[in-house]
Amino acid sequence: MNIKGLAKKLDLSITTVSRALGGYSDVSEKTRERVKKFADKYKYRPNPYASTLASGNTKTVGYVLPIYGENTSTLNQGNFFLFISGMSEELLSESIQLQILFAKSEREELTAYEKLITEHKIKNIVLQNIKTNDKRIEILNNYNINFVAWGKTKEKRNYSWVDLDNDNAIKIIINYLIKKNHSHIAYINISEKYNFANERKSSFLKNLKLNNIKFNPNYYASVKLEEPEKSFEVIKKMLKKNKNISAIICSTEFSALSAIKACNHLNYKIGKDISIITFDGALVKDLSSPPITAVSFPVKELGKRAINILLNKSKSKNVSDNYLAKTEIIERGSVHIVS
Amino acid sequence: MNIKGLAKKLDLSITTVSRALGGYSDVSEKTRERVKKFADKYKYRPNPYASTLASGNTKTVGYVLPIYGENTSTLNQGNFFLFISGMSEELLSESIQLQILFAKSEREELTAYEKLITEHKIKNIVLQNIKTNDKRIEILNNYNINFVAWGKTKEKRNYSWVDLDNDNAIKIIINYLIKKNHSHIAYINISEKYNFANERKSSFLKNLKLNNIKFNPNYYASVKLEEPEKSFEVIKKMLKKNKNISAIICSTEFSALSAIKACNHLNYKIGKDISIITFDGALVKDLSSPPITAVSFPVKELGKRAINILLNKSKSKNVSDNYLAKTEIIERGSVHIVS
DNA sequence: ATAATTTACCAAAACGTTTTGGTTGTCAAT
DNA sequence: ATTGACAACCAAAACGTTTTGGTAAATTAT
Repeated sequence: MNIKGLAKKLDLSITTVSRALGGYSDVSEKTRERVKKFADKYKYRPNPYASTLASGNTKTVGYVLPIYGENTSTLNQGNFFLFISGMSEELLSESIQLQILFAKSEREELTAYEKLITEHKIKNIVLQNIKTNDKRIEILNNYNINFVAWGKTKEKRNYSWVDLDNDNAIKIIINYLIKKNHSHIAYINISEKYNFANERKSSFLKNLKLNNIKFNPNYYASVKLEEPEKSFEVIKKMLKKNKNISAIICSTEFSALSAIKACNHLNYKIGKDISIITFDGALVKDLSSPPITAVSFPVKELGKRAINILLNKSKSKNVSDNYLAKTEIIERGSVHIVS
Repeated sequence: MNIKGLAKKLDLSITTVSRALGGYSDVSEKTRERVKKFADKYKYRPNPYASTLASGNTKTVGYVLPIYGENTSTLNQGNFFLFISGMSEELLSESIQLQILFAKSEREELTAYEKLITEHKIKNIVLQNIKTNDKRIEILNNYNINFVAWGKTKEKRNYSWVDLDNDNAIKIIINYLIKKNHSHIAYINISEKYNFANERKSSFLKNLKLNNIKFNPNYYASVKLEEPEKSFEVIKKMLKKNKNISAIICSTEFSALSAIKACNHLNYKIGKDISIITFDGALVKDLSSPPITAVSFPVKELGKRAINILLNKSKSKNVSDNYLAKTEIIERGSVHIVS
């Protein structure tokens, strides 16, 4: 059933049917109701290809998924999945499609965006893994594309984003540890080219200072997002060399699990001899033993808000909205009190 | 740049340009080359909406992602991610899009497929999580949709699929365990409504018999795919009640990790007092401690092959192709020899 | 030399919408 | 009575392709 057939059934013009369903005011409420009824009855679904061709508006949100090497999958899959499922909740209700592109390298990622835009006429994009100085933001702004990013750049630029309040998260963690008398606190981060990692490092340094703890560079390490399997060795080495470390903060679940493994190897009892605290996720929540105390990380909500903001923006322009997610400690017993 | 502009530049008709790029034989090789050159020069990209509208062929593969509850994410995300990245490799080279739909329940999943088909005119679909008697296969066959499934139904039907050789995998595992003198072998499966779980159970029973081991129902449990967090309690209870169990086979990484946790709780040393063996994945490979011996599970390759078969089918119909992935043991030390 | 076939091209129709630029009829204001 | 505004509709153009059904020129067969 197409619009022509529907118009014939209704004894109306194609125009009127289209405008009735489009919600235009030059159709009487009476006929609008009648049209809707018939559309429902005959299961009329506008052909999206015809409609985008005619109007120029895609009902599609583009999402580029970085698949760098074999191992990124391990690292990002949990967050990715939650984020995407958060997005889906909002998209479902508006019956908008999610178009996924893949990128195997950073360079490919940039061309993927250009492809999305030029080739496929997509006008709504969700960005992920924002770098401290992310080129994509300029590109998308130049193309005049409607987008929202999960993550902020270092310099504040004028665009929409959703993000965890990383600064506050670190503050909460450090205050929590200090309350339990920790002062030799290690941090296992991701490479700082990703701005969330950069933010966390800054906040780590800042909050140590605020508590009059001198930063020890040996207590800090960053692992490449692309080589997560290295974190185990890094942590083990760090713990061996620095016997004073009483707590390890981890930026990712992966490093938290690596930290568990390292502690097991060195025969440190987690929650007794040493503490581990991390950003939350399914793995440390359900699977790790012992379960790891974490700050909450509402990834799904971030995905939801991202789409929310994106769609609002595409309706009424000029709104550059943000969402900064709050966080809190979820105690699971992996942090001990230093005596 | 659109086809009209390109045709003008070339001083050719729109038709000829279209047919030149479409590879039709009623265009001389000379002009075809010239057209291609110009298309490249002016970065002409056919508008996909116009082209599908005119031809009726979507350059899009549909994929429905089941997001049942909060926890499925944990369970399936690894395989999902690898599968999707395998698909992407093939799709990238053909510059075909992947359209993802979400389903929050089984019922929604069915309507999602109908949506994909009726609303969006998608003619290529990849199916996942095949049930023993999967309704979707009939539906898609009725709609005359080109599809390929990851997994087989119980009754052999005429459709394309890719799958792991589950029967052989279980055979390999059991023979491997028996060679190490295990005879009290437990199996933690997924609910048998998924046919891969069903196949594995059958094969488990069959191979016990072949080795003259009597099946003990207390040694077998199946956990709902939707409630993976229950596996820990199930395994712990089973081990407590059945002190003779010397080896646990797990159908999923999640249950393998739960088994580790259960063994830790009961103070069984894995690889010494008790053995765990599972189907491989990133978690048990890189993150579990100890790492778990597994049968290989080439999920990425399955994704690749799925798209391969799908696209071949859409070109030259009638080919109902399959791919059955071989597997082998990857020793990591979690299986001990019973003395 | 003529007819038949093949080669290489093209104009116009079609795909199913949205949007533009109307028209007609009704009602209120002058 | 005439004008203006408004409400409710519609025909036709447009979106950018592909496909259909040609034609003219070149080649081959008779």
